[in-house]
Amino acid sequence: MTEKKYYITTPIYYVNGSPHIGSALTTLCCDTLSRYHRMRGEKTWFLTGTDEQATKVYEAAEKVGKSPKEFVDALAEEFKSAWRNLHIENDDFIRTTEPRHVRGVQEFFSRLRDSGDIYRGMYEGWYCVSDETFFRDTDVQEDHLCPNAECRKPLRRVQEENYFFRLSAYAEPLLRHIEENPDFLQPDFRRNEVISFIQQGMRDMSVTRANNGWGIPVADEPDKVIYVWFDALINYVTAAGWPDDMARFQELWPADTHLMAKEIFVRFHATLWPAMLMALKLPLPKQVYAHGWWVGSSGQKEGKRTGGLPHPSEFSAEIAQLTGASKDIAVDSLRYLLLREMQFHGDSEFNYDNFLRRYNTDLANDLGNFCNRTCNMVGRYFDGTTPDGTVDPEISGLGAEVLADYDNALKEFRFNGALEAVWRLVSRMNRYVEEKKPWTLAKKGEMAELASTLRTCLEAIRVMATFLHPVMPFASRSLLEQIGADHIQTFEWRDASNWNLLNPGAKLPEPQPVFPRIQDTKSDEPAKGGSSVKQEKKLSEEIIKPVQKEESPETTATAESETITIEDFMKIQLRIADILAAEPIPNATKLLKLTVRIGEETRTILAGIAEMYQPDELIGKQIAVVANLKPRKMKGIESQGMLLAADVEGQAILLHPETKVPSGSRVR
RNA sequence: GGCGGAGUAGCUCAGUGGUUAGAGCGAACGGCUCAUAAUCGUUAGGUCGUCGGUUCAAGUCCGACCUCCGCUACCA
Repeated sequence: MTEKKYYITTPIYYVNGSPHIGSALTTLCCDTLSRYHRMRGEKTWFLTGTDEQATKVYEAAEKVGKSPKEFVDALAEEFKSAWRNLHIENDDFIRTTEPRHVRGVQEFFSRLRDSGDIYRGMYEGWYCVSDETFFRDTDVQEDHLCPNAECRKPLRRVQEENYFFRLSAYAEPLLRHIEENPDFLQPDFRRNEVISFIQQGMRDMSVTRANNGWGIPVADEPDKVIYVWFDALINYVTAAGWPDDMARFQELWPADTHLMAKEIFVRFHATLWPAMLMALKLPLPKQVYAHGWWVGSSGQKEGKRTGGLPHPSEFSAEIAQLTGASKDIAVDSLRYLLLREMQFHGDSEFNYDNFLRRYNTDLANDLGNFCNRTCNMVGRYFDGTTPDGTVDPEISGLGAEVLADYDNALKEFRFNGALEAVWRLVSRMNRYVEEKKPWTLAKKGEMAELASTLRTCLEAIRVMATFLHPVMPFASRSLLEQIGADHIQTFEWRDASNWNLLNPGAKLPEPQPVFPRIQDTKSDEPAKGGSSVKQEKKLSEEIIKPVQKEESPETTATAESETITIEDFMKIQLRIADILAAEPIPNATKLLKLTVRIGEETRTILAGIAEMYQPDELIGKQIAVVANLKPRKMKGIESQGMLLAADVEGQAILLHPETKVPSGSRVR
């Protein structure tokens, strides 16, 4: 029992299609950490799974004409195979439809109901089916659409008796725990967000819903199902054996790391979940860690979070195609690129070209080519057998520094920092070869020096492979094969500080590039070798769809060179209007509500100019408006026209007549 | 509205109050030949968001402002 164990989890993923790059990132980070800890001799347990009890599942299954069970079975399989394809090696995969979970959730619920932490109450208000969330009257506008900006679906008015979890009672204990355990919530700035969230007051939470045929029923009240988030979080303990296999549970719990993306940190993993555990008097997880998102290239601010990002399987397939590398090498390369390019704690911009460039520079040119040139020289000067000799102490010394930096970086989940450290060794080794000039040593017949030099290079490749194994489990094996180190069966962290592991005389295979280069795409030979060039261009445009170009005034003018007739233009009734009143619109940052007079007529016009103009300064001004535009409702108010303004980098500049003119004057 | 973060080279980012502000990539030039148009070297390129203050000394500390971002609220 004194054996150190490391229990790490991803969130369970909502089954709505194959995994996108975000869930792949979380899972990849966990996999890398899990492999790293295992290499260090710890007993690791890496859990992931699927969240299958949401009401939405029922509706989605209906839509495709499947039973919910068939539907989730298929999707769970899709997740499992996607993870296999990403070289993810999880120890357990929990589905919330499994008996071990369902039973555990019901037990969890019953115990809290017995203890009074879950109590009966009447709920009346608005409910969003899609988000499975209740909203207070004050949260809802008169349009009765979901306040969640990314949802905006119609709400249902519901009145039902529900159970509530006494979340409010745990605000103080939670704050105390957070304060006493600074490492509990990470990173720091997100912990602070949690603290202010709790301090603003946490309300008790409705944790049941009416049973509509899907979800985990309350044990003795089958007309109610348990709220999907309440159910989902419990997977971390049911997968560990709670409540039936307490021996196993004692061994695994508390989890060492819950890792997840930032959007489910504050409200769920950093508050609700610990409160639930406190209520049940179970130990809290040691660490809850949130990472940022991959976001599309700039210009894409709202809406689509993952819309423009490639699916991991597509991207690795493209790498394989561009390089000619095997699928396994391509997948490992993607793993490297994702972890190297990511700023773990914040958001990172996903830039396709940067990814490809880094593949070439880091993997093909620096690491791959170093391995290849070393093996070629061993082939040429030592007939392809591992030479004996003394490893240069300067190089092994650098290896020790890299090891320390790597360990420190991973402690803080800075994957990019760990990899950067490894590449210090990689570039040192390329320089080392240049300094030692093995080809000159060979000509001069200085074979002892030559042997030591190449042995140093070979050991360095082995150490690099060890460092890289958590990130590139397959490619690290390929590196070992290249240097004829097949006798090393398993990767162990202690081998990273041992610089004398290769067997002299061991035979190397014929050298093969481990990371084939992406052919130069910049050479402008459109006819020749065009396939890869075209291929890459196509990828940039198709995989990263939202290439939202900022349209400058000139490009707009020239791009829209299509002409219209005078009749077309005359269809638009442009008129001069007097602004009678202007006021801001609640809950809107850009919109102003203008009351204008066009001749004898008074109208309401909404305009997105609040960031540029104060209401006061507009009153009395004359503006040009489109008078015969179809009315449109925004924020529950009908806008009866559109004003004209110059668009300067997204900012509206109003047009005014040069001198005062009669209201309603035609503009042409 | 409140709290927090960020703004440094063409790009991505480092930078404990202390010489001429750094790295990688990209660019230009040169060397080498073991290697995957590879690699090694050199060079160019920055009024460190703006203004003011503290200090012998400010990218770094303080204040104000601008821009972007995150969390959160209020809002019939």
